[in-house]
Amino acid sequence: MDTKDTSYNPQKYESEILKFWESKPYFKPEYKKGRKKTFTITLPPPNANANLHVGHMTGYTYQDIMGRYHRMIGDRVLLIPGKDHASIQTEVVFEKFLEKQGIKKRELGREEFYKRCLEFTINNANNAREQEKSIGLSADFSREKFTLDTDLTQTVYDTFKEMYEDNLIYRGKRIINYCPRCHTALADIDTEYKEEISSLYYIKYGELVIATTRPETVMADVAIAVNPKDKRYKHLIGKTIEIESIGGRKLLPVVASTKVDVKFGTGVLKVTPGHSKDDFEIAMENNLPIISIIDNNGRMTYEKYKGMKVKEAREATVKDLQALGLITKIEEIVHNTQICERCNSIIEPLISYQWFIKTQDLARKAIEALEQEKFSIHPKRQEKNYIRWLENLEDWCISRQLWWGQPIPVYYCEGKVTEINKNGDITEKVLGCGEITVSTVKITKCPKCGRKVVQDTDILDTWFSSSQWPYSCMGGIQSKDFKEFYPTNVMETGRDILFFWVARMVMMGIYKTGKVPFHDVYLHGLALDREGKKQSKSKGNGIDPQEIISKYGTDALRLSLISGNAPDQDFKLFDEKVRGFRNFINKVYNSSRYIILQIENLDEKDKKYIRENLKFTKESLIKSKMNKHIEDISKKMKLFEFGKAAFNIEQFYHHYYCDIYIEKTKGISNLEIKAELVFTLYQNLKLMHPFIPFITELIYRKLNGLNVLETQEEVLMYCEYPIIT
RNA sequence: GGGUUCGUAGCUCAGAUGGUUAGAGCGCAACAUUGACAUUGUUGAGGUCACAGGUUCGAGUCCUGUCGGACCCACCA
Repeated sequence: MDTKDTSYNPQKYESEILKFWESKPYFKPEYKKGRKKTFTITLPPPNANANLHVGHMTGYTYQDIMGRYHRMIGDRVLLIPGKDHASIQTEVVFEKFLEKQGIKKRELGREEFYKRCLEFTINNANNAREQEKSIGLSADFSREKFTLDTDLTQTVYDTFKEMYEDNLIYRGKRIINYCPRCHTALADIDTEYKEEISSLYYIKYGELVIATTRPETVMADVAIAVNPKDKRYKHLIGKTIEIESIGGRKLLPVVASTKVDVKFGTGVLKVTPGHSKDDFEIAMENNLPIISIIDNNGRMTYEKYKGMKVKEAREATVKDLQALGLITKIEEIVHNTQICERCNSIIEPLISYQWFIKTQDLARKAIEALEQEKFSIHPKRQEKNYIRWLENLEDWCISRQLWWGQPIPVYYCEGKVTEINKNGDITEKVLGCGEITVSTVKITKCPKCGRKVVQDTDILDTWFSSSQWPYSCMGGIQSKDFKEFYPTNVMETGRDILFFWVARMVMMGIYKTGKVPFHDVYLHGLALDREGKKQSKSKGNGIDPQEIISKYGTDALRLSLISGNAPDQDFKLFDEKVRGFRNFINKVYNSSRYIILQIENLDEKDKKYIRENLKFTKESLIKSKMNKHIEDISKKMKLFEFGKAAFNIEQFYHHYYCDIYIEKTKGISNLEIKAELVFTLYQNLKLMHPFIPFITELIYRKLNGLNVLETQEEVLMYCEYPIIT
């Protein structure tokens, strides 16, 4: 720090301070010997497919605030960073990246695609790491993990095998959400709904009329369903009706189901279990057959429409139905179409063989854990959402027909084949002796008959790996770190991934370790733009954190992301706001500079006096206010009220410490008051350090260099947190 | 359909457990400042606390309803 500079220039100091922090293992829990209590956060690993955005920086700032605070109160702090391969997300991003160069994924082939995608992610991971460091994140980068690291995959495979042996993982033929563009099955949570105007066709079914938006699936109907309370059709329940349609005459049973909405269309539903989720369930309840007429490419398999895309087939069938005189009305309706969360393609519900996790028991335990207060969620109101989601959870489909990720550790004796015959029946046969082997290490021969085996071509849902992050990132449950640092203290993450991630980590953590992986969950809100809109790449309203850092400095950005914000509450981020905080940082610099100028030229004797008299004066103008402030901030730190703490810190420092206290001391010029100025500045620096580490570190080092502090610590984050005196 | 959340000065937001003239920052106006800081200080203008009822001696704060914005979950044949 150069006291000749009349204003603070973050550019001048930040990178040097970062280097200084990295010059010694300050961020490692081993740095301080003799500390007992651990404080651990396994940091949410960002997807290694793009630069970090403001959302990541928000999380890192909260995590770093906690980390620095806990070092100051004497804990052994470990923040474990990582990078996520993010299976489907990265695969889609990388596919687009390739397409820009005119390369198609399928032409490249699986192996080459994987190889290039790995390079791509490693590259992105390196960038992301530098960005994490730039925000001042005090994580132990020597422990950084990538979710495709060998030992991490090993943990994931061990869990898979264990769950398979416990009958919690099974291979099942079920209806799943299929994305015809990504060519993969998706879990419910991987899909979204989009409002769309579509045609509702009224079609004669014998004596009845049904309404459907999907006339192309009439050939796959196996029944007619009505609501049991609907008087209009009650008499038909249990009977069979004869219809004439595409494909000729057909007999369809009429079944009752409460899923049928009396008010929709005619109140009569065609049951197509091969291509509709609800219908599939109706079919299960009523023991109906299942017919499939659309394949994995979203193309028809039914005789005369074979090879057509769904949309074309819709037009063709409507024409044919009209020719038969069966369409009585066409209506425009607004309805929500299920789309792929990643590529926005329309989801096709299809029957196929996939791997599932039985979630009922896991979910129940995850609910109990919260009810028994084994952990808590901040803010508390999110606990209700967590419970409701788990209560309604269906089995979790964990297989994906993708290339980028962890292959499923399952081997089929001499391979397997899936067939759809002309009746639309899907069958799957394992060849050879029929043995299916789950193995955590690669095998080539069937353990039962010695024939060669073929590994499942699917990969695991990325969240199956992510949900195990709290222990997998430590090197698994046998590792030294696991024994020392698990369960962790806090899981700090965006409010939007409570279900995707947090709930699943609780389930998997309890299953694998018998413990909830963390004590507290802190959910931060999303950064919105000035108009209150969510930032997104497609809208182009994203704010680049690196730009803010170079314009206003990291401390100003950190305060902008935290100050005044409540958990789970979205907040607006815009230029003037950051500028205001930049001004505050400058205020911190200049007020400190003022105090330093008072003492800089003192002789050794006077400096010694200050060093030995770091306390309030007898008639202190600030003692009670300062003590009250320390108490207030300490309390808020413990209660996870970081936004309020940051706000109060700024208010107090600026409008009391500077505007009132320092001004009042200007008339006094004895050594006693100089000692108090240094003392109270030091206290304030410590309170502020978790939030604005750079400027506080800079001033701390200057004071320390002047030999007016009694500390031996090289860095502020190991100085003892202020207490009331 | 179920749920959550927000609506306080032009803008961004504070306003535990209901209690005197409703606060801060930015912006605006005026003034000041050669002695830490114009990335500053002081002062000022600016608010029917969305609306309507209710509980209370007393409501921005609690209850009910209405309007408006955001979000989540479920359904959408």
